[in-house]
Amino acid sequence: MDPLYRPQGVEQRWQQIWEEEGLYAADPDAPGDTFVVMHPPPNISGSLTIGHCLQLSLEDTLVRWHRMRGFNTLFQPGYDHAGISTWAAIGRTLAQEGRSQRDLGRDGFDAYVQEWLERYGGTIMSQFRRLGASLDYRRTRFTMDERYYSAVMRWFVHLYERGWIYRASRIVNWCPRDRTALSDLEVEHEDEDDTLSYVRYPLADGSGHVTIATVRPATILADVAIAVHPGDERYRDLVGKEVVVPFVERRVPVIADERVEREFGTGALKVTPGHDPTDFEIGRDHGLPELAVIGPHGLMNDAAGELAGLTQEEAGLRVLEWAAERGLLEKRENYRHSVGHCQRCHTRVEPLVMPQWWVAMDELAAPAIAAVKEGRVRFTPERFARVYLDWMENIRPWCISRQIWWGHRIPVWCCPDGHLTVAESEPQACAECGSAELRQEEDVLDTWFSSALYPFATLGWPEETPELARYYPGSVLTTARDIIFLWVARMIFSGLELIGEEPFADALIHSTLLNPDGRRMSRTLGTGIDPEEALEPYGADATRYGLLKVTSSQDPRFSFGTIEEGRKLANKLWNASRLLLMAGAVAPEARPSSIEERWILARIDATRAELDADLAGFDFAHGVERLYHVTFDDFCDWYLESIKPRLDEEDVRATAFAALEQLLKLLHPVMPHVTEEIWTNLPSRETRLIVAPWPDPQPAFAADLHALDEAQTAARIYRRSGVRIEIGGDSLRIFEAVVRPTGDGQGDVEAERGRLRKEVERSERMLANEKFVANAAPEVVEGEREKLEQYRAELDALGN
RNA sequence: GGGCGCGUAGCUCAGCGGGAGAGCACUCGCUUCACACGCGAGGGGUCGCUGGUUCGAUCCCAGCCGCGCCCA
Repeated sequence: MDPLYRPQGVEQRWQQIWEEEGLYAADPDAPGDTFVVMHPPPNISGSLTIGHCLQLSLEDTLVRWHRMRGFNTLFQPGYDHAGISTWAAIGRTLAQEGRSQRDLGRDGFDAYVQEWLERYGGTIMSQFRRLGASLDYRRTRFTMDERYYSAVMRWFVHLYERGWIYRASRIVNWCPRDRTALSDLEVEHEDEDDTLSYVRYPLADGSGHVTIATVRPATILADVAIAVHPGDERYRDLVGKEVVVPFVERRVPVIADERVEREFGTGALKVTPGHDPTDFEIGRDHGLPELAVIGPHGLMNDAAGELAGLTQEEAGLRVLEWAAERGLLEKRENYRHSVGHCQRCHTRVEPLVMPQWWVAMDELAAPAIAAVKEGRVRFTPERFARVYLDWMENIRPWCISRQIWWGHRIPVWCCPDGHLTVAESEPQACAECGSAELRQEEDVLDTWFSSALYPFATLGWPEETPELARYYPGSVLTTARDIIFLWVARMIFSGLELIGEEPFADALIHSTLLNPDGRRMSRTLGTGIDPEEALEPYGADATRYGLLKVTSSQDPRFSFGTIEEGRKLANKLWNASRLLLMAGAVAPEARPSSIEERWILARIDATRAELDADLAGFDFAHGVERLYHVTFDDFCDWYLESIKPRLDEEDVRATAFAALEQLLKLLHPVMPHVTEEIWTNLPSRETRLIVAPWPDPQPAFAADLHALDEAQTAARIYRRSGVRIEIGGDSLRIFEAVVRPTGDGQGDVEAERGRLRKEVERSERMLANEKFVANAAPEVVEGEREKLEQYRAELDALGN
């Protein structure tokens, strides 16, 4: 064995062996309680970031832990077709060749995307493997697979038949660059500097004017009313009158509506139902027309007359110019406000009225709300349950149609008479008039409409497969905060609606890794960290360790420091094993004959119990810290050092190997490769560590540990000051084995006495405080008394 | 506008009512026969600020000041 553990090569070898030997495979016919983790499918055209590795590390740790505990585990891999994201990425590639998706035609695009996926797909699964993630790769699913596709069709038809899917013309978030509608969740709001223009709208009767404030003067052309708050004294008399819209010189009414913010601008709102979501709602309620002066390209359309073809900015300036010439432009001021952008391409979102397909959410949301309120789905950390509930309780209709060619095409066919036929597969004739002349809806479905089915569509639903029977519902869904609505929520309501059970019991929301500068990691901004930067030099085990170490804090900055710590742990373990193997391999069997041997077995057993509790509570950071401590301090520094003089005894080595074996098991879920590599070097190993049974509780070894405490105290004092305190028996033996004292033991006795006297004084002062003794918890007071006794005893042992 | 989270050693982070902790970095000492990716010792902190509650506050409460995120 090399004195330096080198993960390179070792890790890839084990990844291959585990997979080839079928040890990652889930078998629905095998016994055991099930444990199921559906790894949320990453975008097929992307690659993993170090943040994904964090998620994968904690999932795999849970999976391996359960597998060793005898659970029938399924760790499900897959890809998401990621509609708009892939569409936009391909658009960027094509743009470099001076082409666009539309230039290819629908069939041409299909061919192109297949080729493109072959080129870029597949990197993710190799990254999964490289991290040692024990996914059942044979079961890899893709959201565009034939079976998955038909599940999506079934879901659509199901909702349509329920009356919850409908087509309607409403205001949508439109991305002028990708030329598609977006759902509310695909819009990112960002503050931007803008100009607020105050424009006067003359009253039609010539009795004055109303001033409004707008950041989008171009939309004045589509104004159909002025709205004021019904309780606003300033404008009470104007309600019911008419004003003349500047530039277009159209007469429109002044209406009253409670949605008007009195504090914004002048308190009078120009109402543009065609280009603003709030105005749209107001317009619908007041029966106002919905004029459109901006087209799908984001430019002024023909209805804008002489301004047609201009950008909104140009058109806005023209309108303001017109107003200024007539004394209708009151003022302009700087204004910072929040503006929606397309999540994928960052173009400013354009609110436009157009027909789209929608899902009514109320009835889907109700059981999904109950599931969380009644604790059938638990969030960790708990506070995210409230985030989920806030969103779910205020949910709005979901726009699911996308005007792109990559995704599940909406299963609706239209005949020349305009009848709609909705079916899971292409119908022969119109369901209403029998016409065979059918044309399928052009749009595809929102990506998240399909990935919501992931927890059961991957198992073969709607067919009643053994996998579905065995592995649904699943156990834990792990994801980042920003995916709570996109996935967690939608998986819950779709699972409840289609199967009647929640898709998982736990939603674990992990921290978001920041880059070392404290900024968000983003591939587009180039602030991300490539997992290779950690995996190549440090190895997968160290990377997993380092990532798990920072899982519990809010938004930790990524640091190679914690990964370095993992590498050291792997190396330490490696060398501890080397020591024992070089002393002579014997079959592991706990035959402790000394206090330090019973002590380490008890320590490892206690660590097992604590680690079990950590993992059950998803507290990976503390679990990992515990493993580091027990390995370095307990196992190596104290136990191995104290048995070194007796390593030639076979019983001592048998016990040591037994202890090491337990330790390897505890470490395996976090650091699978190095532990398996060591395990395979141990004598008489029949099974792989990955499927070795998790250690059972060992109450028999919970022995008297006093001698160890005493030896450690003596060591601390001796190492610090060269003073040997008086101890005897096992304490002395262990002390001498570990510390190997060389001095005369005289040292700086006075310094030690001073140190201890200060402790005694502090303790005495506390206990002399009557209020402390009277008010503090009895165990706290008792603990303080014990400490005082301990310090006094140590003072005595110094010969005083 | 509403909500959430975070400010603890130079760095990355634990701790969250009873003497301020870990790892890294730093200083000093060790070519000790598993490991220098090691061993041992040490220095370093008005625990963001100001009040309050308490016998006792890094921890609880209130208000500020910074940083970040989500929703509208």
